[in-house]
Amino acid sequence: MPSDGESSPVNPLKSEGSQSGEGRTPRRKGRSKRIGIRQVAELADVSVATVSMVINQNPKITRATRQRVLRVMEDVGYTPNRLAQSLSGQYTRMLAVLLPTLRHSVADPYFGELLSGICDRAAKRGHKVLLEHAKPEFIKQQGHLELFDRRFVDGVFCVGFNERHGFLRDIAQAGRPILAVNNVFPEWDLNHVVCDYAGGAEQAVTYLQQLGHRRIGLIHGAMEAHTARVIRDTFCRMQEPFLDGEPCSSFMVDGKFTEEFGAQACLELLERHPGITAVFAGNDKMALGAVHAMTHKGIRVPEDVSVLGFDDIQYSAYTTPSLSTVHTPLYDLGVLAAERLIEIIRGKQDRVADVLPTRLVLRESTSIASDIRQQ
Amino acid sequence: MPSDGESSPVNPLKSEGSQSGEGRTPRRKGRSKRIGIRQVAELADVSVATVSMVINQNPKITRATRQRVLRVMEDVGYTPNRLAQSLSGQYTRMLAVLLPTLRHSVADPYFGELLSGICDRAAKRGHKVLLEHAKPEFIKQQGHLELFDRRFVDGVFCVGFNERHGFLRDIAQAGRPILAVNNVFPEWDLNHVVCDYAGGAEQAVTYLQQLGHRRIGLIHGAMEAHTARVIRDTFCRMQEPFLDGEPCSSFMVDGKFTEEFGAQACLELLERHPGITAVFAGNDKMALGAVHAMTHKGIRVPEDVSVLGFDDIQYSAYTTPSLSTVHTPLYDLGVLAAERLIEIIRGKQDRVADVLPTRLVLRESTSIASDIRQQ
DNA sequence: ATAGAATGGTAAACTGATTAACCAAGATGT
DNA sequence: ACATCTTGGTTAATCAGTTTACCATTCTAT
Repeated sequence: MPSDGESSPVNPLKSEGSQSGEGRTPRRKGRSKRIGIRQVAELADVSVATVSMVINQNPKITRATRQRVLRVMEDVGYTPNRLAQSLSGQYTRMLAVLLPTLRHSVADPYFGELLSGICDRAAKRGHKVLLEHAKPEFIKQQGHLELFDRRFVDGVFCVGFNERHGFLRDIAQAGRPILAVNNVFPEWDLNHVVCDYAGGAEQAVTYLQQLGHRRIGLIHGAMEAHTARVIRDTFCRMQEPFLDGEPCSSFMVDGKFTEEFGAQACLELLERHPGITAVFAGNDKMALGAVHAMTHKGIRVPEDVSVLGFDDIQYSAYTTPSLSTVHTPLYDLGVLAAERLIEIIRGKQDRVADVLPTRLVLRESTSIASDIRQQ
Repeated sequence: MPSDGESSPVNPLKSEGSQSGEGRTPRRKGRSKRIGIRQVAELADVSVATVSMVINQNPKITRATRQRVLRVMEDVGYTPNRLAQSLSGQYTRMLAVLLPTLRHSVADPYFGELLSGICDRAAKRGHKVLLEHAKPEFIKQQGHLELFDRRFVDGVFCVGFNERHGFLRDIAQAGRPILAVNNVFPEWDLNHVVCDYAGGAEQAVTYLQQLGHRRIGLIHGAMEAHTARVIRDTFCRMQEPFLDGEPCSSFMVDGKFTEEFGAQACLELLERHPGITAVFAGNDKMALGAVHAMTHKGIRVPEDVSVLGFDDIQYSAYTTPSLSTVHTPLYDLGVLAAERLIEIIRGKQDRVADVLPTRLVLRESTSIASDIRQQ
């Protein structure tokens, strides 16, 4: 941004113009100024350094002195100002969760579970969690680096991004603590924690094959996502033996992770291969879209076509039919992510790459292959 | 908490014990210390006060000087440290969203939509958003007040609470900016923004009545929630004329806002009143639970019984059958909430009580009453 | 008995901004 | 021509903590 410098509202709150008269006296309700560390020091008859050391549990201070100071702190209801603490200290004890710009990303139960886990554990470790949407403007204004430069946070989680989001590399290259959650970036080797998508996909396809399904369609998520690629590769590897040389790719359609495109993808698959007896989807939303589409076409699930999802979001148990799916322990993944990011920040880890196991959850949307069922 | 003072880890990060030797030299990667306002001042040949005034767009500074300072700031890539800004300034420009302790509250699409709206608008106004779960320990340790006392935030949104959560009053009584979102607290008159539940319920019941339904069941949410009470009251008022003196209450069952209890409640209703031709639920999750339960019992929706939900969560369009429901503009409500809370903080508002209109969304789960249909 | 090391604490220099009080120089009023 | 405003900026105090030297004691060890 060369040009004139007339813009650049670094501190937008102040751009309010003059406030119209009306004798503003923003004094606190307590008569004297807020109670600070110096007041405590004075009351306890020690120096502020001592109080500070008590706050930080520095072993240098005697039990007796510590008690006396704690007593005063409790009496006057003192609580250290975290802005001052962070300003001089090394850490802010804040973490940010970076989410992609999808209009309603937070509304997605997928993110929700993750977020719950992250928040709970972060709180337990004394950290606060900031939510940030990585909109284009945000990135353009270097918002992601500002998060660190202006000392908002000590580290960030990134959830739901892919290799096209180059700005993540900026953070890593700046040497800032960053942890990808449920995403892998082989090219930049970012720290990450993920669910075992390969294992889940393997279990899923094995299960369908055991039910007698041979012609299985895959509705995969957007190919930019590493997890989507893993599911696709696993699917292909396992189905190849059953396809008599037909290209595996013709059994796969992109569902872009949404109900809507999942529905479309499903219809596309059925048109290409009317003999398909099972559909495996890369997430539950696409699976539900597929069920919806087929039901509307008069195709019964699972009697005519079985459907198997991935993720096990909350709703999957309450749809009609309820959805068989691969459970990804997203809450636990969030917990683990928080734990690991904090370790990275404290310098106790420098390469994180953990994998959490997934498991099959069988419900009503899958059954024995329709073409081999004796009726 | 009288007792001994041996606990009280006010700053848990430090409780790490000594760090094992290994010459720690935590200098930044740039050779000199991080660039601050003084460096900028020196380079621009002005005082720090001037730089500060440029940052804050104080009109006192000449265009020429401003430009010169901005130039330097850009050249050296200066960005003000927000901890220092907040420490001396009056605001932190942070807001917290307080959520109830429900294990997966964030995972609920209801909260998700709201959160999206809040975050987007807050970011646009230069505020960051903190997420906080109001667990029992959190409250017990006065975490909600600490949020202000330790200067974490300027104000809080509270989402999904009810009058049993007395701690909300603490915040209000401490004179701290607080805004209830989609909840009303008549007794404590907290600031709030809500969707028009009464209006929505009225439209819903009117619609069902117009379809010929007379015996309608209500699955309402937990009675602690004001919105649930509003729906119930509206429902009763409108149904009374059609009940021939039967008590309205026998047509209502608590579904506790979840799929599971919604399903149970629905079965309970059908048992009490086999003649019911429509079920109205206080939220979509309960409605979906009801659909699920009935489908399992072989009761067709909407051919035998119509189902109408409330909220219009994303999934409702993709269930089988898709759900007719009352749309609550949760995203917009979030946006409005952010706008209002910031106004409260700046002192431009002191009583907020806004209502956003709701509207009926007709899909597949409702049809003309089965007992009057000519077939 | 006494040098040397622990022990327990303090004073003062940071952290990086905001802001109230003040001041010099040029514009204005009489 | 002289006192009085404005303008545009500066100086220094302040926000509320942390941390590094440094200083008295008291405790060991010789």
